[in-house]
Amino acid sequence: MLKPKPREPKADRFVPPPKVPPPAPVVDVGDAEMRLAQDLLFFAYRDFTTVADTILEELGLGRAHHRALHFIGRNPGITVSGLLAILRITKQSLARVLNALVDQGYVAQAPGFEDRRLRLLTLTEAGQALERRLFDSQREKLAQAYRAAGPLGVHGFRTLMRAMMDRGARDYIDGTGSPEDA
Amino acid sequence: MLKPKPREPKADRFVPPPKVPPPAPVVDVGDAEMRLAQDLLFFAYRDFTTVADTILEELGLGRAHHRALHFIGRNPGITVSGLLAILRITKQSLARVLNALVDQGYVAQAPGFEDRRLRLLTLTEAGQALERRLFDSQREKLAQAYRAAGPLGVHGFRTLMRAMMDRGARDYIDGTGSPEDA
DNA sequence: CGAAATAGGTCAGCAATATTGACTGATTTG
DNA sequence: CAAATCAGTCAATATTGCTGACCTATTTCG
Repeated sequence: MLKPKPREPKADRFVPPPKVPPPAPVVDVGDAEMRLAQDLLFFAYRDFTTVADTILEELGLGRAHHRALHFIGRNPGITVSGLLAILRITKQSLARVLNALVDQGYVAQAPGFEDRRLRLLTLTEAGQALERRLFDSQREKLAQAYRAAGPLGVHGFRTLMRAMMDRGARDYIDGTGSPEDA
Repeated sequence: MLKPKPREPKADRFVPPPKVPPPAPVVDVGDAEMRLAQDLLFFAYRDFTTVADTILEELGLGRAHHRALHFIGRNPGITVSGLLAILRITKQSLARVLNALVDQGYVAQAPGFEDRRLRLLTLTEAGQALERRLFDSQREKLAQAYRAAGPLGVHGFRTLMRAMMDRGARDYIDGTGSPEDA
């Protein structure tokens, strides 16, 4: 990143707005639609994730913890590498979150059966309860969105979202791939 | 947050997995479908946002800068408060990002016409070019997803996403509300 | 068997992005 | 003129991410 070199005095940083009006002249047909999709994705993600924040804050947890809980809940017995691949973060970032969840009794670890190097992660009953509570907070919003879209709409939603993901994640969603490749 | 009190030695933290099999016994019908939606949202957002990262890194910018560029580009003349309401971050967080963008010549500010307290934000030509470049990197992924879903699918996607957003954001999307209330 | 590869944990240090609270200045509004 | 509003800023802090290095336990392979 750039060093925080001291900026010039306020007045000097005032640049007049561009002469050309912002609506760009040469634009493809589908452009506006795609910009809209960006907006939709941003706002839906923003507002969907925020509803669980109250609960998380109560417990001194963050969204990173929620994500881990969610994916362990969805994949009982998932390995650390599997979780790393899904979350796309580093071992160290996950370690903090995972250690907190283990310490607080939400996540249990057990060595793998065949390969004893593996740590198979599962939710404890407390973990399941918490995940459930977090999910319930998002539930109504989701259910109502499903109703608004109808079965056909939901199908379209799924197709579009699937197509936006990387191949590995798509396979994971479909149940034909392992978390490690998501 | 909890203090990072030293954890017990490794062996003691190994808790046996819960007796009850993780697939919960009492679950509503639509539950699985809704869990899936969570996954879809996560992966689509993850993979859609990541494609622009290479360009951003080249320039020493982050995703926060991208978001600001996007929404200024979409709303030429937006005020600082408007941007704050959309991004749902604090003035200080935005200030860093915005100052960087102004310093580097991507964003221009001009005082409001009627109310001269306002700073109307627009993209400079360099800013428009950069935003365009970032958008283009996401374009193919998006176009292909639109094709995969078809017009009906896109419609369902939109309906569902809209329904997931807060009222203010929905109005903003529809063009019937101001950014300030998004 | 022994070497290499793999899964995982940990340490130290750092960077980006967010937070709160308090304060200032310019401008508009009542 | 006083109060409210929009914006900028400072100081301090938290969360979440990163890199690189190094360690242990275990499996795999020549």
